[in-house]
Amino acid sequence: MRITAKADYAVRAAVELAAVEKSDKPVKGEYLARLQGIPQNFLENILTELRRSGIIRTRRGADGGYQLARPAAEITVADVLRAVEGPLAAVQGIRPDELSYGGAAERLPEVWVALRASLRDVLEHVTLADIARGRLPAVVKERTRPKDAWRAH
Amino acid sequence: MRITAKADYAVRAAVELAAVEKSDKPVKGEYLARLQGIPQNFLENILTELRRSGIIRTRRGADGGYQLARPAAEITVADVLRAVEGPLAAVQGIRPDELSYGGAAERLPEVWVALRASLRDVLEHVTLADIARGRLPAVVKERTRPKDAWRAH
DNA sequence: TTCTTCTCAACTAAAACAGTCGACAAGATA
DNA sequence: TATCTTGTCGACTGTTTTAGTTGAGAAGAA
Repeated sequence: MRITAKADYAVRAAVELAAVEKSDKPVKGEYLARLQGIPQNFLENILTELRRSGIIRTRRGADGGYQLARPAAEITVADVLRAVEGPLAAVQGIRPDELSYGGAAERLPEVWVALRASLRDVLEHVTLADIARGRLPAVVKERTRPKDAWRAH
Repeated sequence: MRITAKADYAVRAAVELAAVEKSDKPVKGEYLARLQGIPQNFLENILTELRRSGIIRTRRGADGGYQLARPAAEITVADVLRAVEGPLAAVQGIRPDELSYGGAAERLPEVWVALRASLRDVLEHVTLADIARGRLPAVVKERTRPKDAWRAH
């Protein structure tokens, strides 16, 4: 259940792009990397994957750089994560909807499917614009309200 | 966002133990491994970790084997996962409550905390007894009801 | 043409994953 | 006590994933 450096970097870079959405000028890789403290080469690899998934647009040459391909309010965190990591949840690399167990564990896949649904509940409802603007949706507020949510687990 | 073979095996074995809870006779590693189709040596390593975490009890010698240390209805899937994998959610190995970002991503940690809370919502409410008996709690039913929950993502 | 910036494939070191193996410890039984 | 059974523990191994780096090249702008 870990979020990799790559996934984390992808979201952070995308959020920075969301923050300058209106400016319409592409942002350079070097600047993005510096803003979030991410190794530049690694970040550019990641950004290329985001482009291939249609999340960002790029331009080369002087005045080149990266920008979002769609409005930041229409790109969710789930979109970004899927672009760089594939399916949100998998058991040994298999999607939870296509596995089956015998014996007493027969109903276990339902638990994994519920788990994935829980992830989607959050990740598909938070947009890049939400994070950049600092206005997080209700689904996040509700879940972070219990002070317990902030204690170690 | 993947569930490893180890985590999956741990839960499946624990559920099998829950299924024979009343019999009070320890179950042999070899039998457990055969029931769920898990490599025996690997499984016994995992079961030893579960014992060290106080989730199961073991006995050696003829008539030895494994059994739950507490009632199955009091052991959640989260307990088992934490025993073999550590914290439920982490970003680059760091717990979401103790990370901080600069720039536009400043509010991102809240999203990760909400994500973890979502996982806990499911995993801390499903017990081994629930799965073994085939009576899953409301939190699972609600989330698996939308037919959409079962489609690939 | 030259300067800038993204692109792409290849490469690498280290860690995590998914096991296997063998010697040993501890109970049960004869 | 000897022996059989079964769990315990540490070390070992092969593969995949993670987290990058590097370098040659393509595409624009000036």
